[in-house]
Amino acid sequence: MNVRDSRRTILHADMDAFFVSVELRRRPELVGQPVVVGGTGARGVVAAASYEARRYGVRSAMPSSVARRRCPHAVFLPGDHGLYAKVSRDVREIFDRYTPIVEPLSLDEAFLDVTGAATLFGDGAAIALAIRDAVRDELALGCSVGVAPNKFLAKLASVDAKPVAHADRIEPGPGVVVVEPGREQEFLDRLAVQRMWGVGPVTLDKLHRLGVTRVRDLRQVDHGLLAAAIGPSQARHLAALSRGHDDRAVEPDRVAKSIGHEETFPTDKFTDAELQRELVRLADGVATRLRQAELGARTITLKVRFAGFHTITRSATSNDALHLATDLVAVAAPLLRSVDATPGVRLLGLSGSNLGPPARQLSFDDVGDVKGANSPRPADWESATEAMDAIRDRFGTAAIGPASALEGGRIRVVRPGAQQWGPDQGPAPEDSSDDQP
DNA sequence: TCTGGGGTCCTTGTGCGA
DNA sequence: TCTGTCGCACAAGGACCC
Repeated sequence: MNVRDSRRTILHADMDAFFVSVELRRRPELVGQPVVVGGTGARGVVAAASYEARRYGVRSAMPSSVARRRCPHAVFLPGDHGLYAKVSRDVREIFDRYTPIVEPLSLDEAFLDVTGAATLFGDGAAIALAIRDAVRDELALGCSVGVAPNKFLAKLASVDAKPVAHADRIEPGPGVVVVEPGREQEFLDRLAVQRMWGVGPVTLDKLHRLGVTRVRDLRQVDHGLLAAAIGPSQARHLAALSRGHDDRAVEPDRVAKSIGHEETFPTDKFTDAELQRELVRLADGVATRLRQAELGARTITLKVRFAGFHTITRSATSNDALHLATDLVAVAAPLLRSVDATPGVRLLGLSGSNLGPPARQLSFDDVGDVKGANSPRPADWESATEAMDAIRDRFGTAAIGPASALEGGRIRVVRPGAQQWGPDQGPAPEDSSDDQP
């Protein structure tokens, strides 16, 4: 333990089966039943499962088709990202009562640094209990909290605080687990090494080859051997964590380093024309978000996943920070043309990184190979885009979009989270109807 | 069983200028 | 003039997280 760690009190608050619990608030008749939230199509995945569904081996990130086989009597719900985001803000409002130093990790979990809150609200355990009670009483949701001297240990503790689904019963969790300063090693040593943040299937396999199965083994393994197996950087990182050392601060104002969209198609696409049309849609969505964040992206990365799941990325860097869909397409279209789509493409993604203040639009010459001779000049695109943003502000995302995103008389636009857990079963009517006037 | 979407971070290889 | 090398930026891929 280092001195800095022992002086801090960090909470990791993690909502229990968050998406399912939010759904149960409006569908109370489903309480106590196996409920699964996630993608409903053939290529969907599970976003969250109730503890009753977990008894049958249903887990998040599992293909929905597998979940249906394991628990055919479960109620499958499509998921409502907008609602979860709203409830997440309500949860955040409760966190903010106890400390201004809150770092959200996702919609359903956050780190809180409550080191300076002790005189007002009591020690870490007292604040954890107060938060848990407030979330339950005010929002009718379950929340588990880990309390420790650093982020790594707090996160591990919150897992121990959660309920556990066994095949024959659901074991309630303690709700709050505290790792007292000075007892970090005792807490860590008993844990399986895959519980550590940063140890996934690949790293786990490498560690197993070294005979490392528990955190205690990791602490004792020869550092040279560890570095040879998993690389010097990761070896240093894991060795420090295995001793309970983690100096990372809770960062309330983390800024995004990239903004992107990707979409798995209900069926594979084989033609350049189809893919170019999808690219325009994605670029429209990414550019809209960049403008909302008042950012531009210098590096544009195209991601292509083929039918066999092999995935490639292709990127290009511009001198300017781009924020117009036409400019993103101008950079990405040549990248896409260099890809052979004949094996079939199941996913297309586009993201912008190297973010900074938005710069001028590309010059006419910059994008000359993409736009036709009769294309509008860049200044016209800028004003057309401003008009489009204004229309969307007033009438909704799907009120207007690129002409090439028209399909069957409806505009198909990209909306963050709208297809978070895989493509829908069939055509999605809400794409064009739910937020148009 | 057949694998989403949003990200971050790291490693490796390469090209280029000093 | 040629060659080696160092640092840097960039490109691509991989692993991981929720």
